[in-house]
Amino acid sequence: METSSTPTRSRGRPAKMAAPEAVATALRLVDEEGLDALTMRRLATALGVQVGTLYRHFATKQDLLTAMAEEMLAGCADPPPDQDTWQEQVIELAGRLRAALLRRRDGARIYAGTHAAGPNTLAYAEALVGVLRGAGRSAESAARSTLAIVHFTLGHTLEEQAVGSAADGAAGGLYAALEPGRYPNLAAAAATLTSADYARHFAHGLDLLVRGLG
Amino acid sequence: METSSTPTRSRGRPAKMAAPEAVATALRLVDEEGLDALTMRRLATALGVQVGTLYRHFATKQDLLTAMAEEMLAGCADPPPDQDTWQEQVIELAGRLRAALLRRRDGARIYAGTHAAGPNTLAYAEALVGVLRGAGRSAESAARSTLAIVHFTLGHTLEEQAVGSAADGAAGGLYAALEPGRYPNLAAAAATLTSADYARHFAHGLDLLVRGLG
DNA sequence: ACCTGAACACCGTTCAAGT
DNA sequence: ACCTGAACACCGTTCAAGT
Repeated sequence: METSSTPTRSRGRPAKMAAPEAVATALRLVDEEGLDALTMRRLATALGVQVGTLYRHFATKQDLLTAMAEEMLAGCADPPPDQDTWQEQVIELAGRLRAALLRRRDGARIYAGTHAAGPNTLAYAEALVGVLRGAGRSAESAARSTLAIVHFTLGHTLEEQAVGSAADGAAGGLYAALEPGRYPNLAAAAATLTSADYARHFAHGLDLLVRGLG
Repeated sequence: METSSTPTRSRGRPAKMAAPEAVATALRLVDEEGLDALTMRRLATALGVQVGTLYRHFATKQDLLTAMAEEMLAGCADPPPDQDTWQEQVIELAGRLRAALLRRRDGARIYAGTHAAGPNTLAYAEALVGVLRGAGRSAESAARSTLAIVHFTLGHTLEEQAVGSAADGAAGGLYAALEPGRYPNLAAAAATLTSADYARHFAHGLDLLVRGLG
């Protein structure tokens, strides 16, 4: 996975294209047109290169997406959270992950569709496990809780970005189904369920997890 | 969205293809070959029909996927959970959602990529909100907690199915990064983080959420 | 060593024309 | 009313050949 071996001091033709530049350009294309519009051909055109050239740097499109996912987490782990309590530090780190995914269009979809295991991802997991172990939990408990926090954050952000971009009438579908007397609980909850106040939704879920840890 | 209007008592040619049958066949194809192998052309071939015919029943491939997502949740809401405590009922319902997504190959990816708002999805949300309201929570709190539970379940199951199918060396990547003295917390947590005991991971996250609600 | 050019085997979607 | 046949405008990936 990841990029191919770094070609330091090549003797032949000077490289026309560099992998980090390709990743940055790919992320820019996604920001502008969305993930579905990112194709190897369009990326090649944006880089002023032939399609086949991309395959010297990324064996597959999936590898390109993995490099993009890894890049999105740059700076997520440092500076280390310096809040007074471990609870606040967990909330800080989870918030950074959400922010990193939200920063780019379709960021959560990119991250969920890959298995980044580069230095940014590892440093982030290291920090989160570290905060929990520092709070006195066993390595096993810290590991499981890290997974729970990351999975909640990913699921939440996936939904947040999907609704934000598509506007495909999911809320409309909900309201449409509520005319009769069916779904009384959904009727009572509809205002909250369809509200766009994702920051509060996120804070609520995180609060549940952190209190559960308490 | 969803399927087109039901053609009851059509006067012209008898229909060669029915939407529910198409959804069932599409889910079977995904089970056999994976979501990436599901194309409109292959589905048409499996149904003994031309590609264009599919577009009388589903305006886009996305609509087909939405119908598949909705179908996957059939039976998820009933029978109503009958455990003694609301905590156990929440765990039961979350477990049913996970099981429904796991039942089909790439089920979580299908569900996460769509916005199903059909009767199965609505009945499931109705049940979960109902259990929380029955536990004495406000409609708003019940709504937010439902979102947290569903998003955690989706994020968890997405990861569970992705690792299960691809085996692309995410665990290998983790272990590979641990040789030096870097990532000491990951080194301590690695055995748990890379374990395939997803049922326990899921139970742990759910326990945090439920205790947070307590 | 690195890139070009061209091909292979596909896609989702549309639509005139048939029955 | 419903389906066929054929096309349009693309895809990801591979690989000989050029420089």
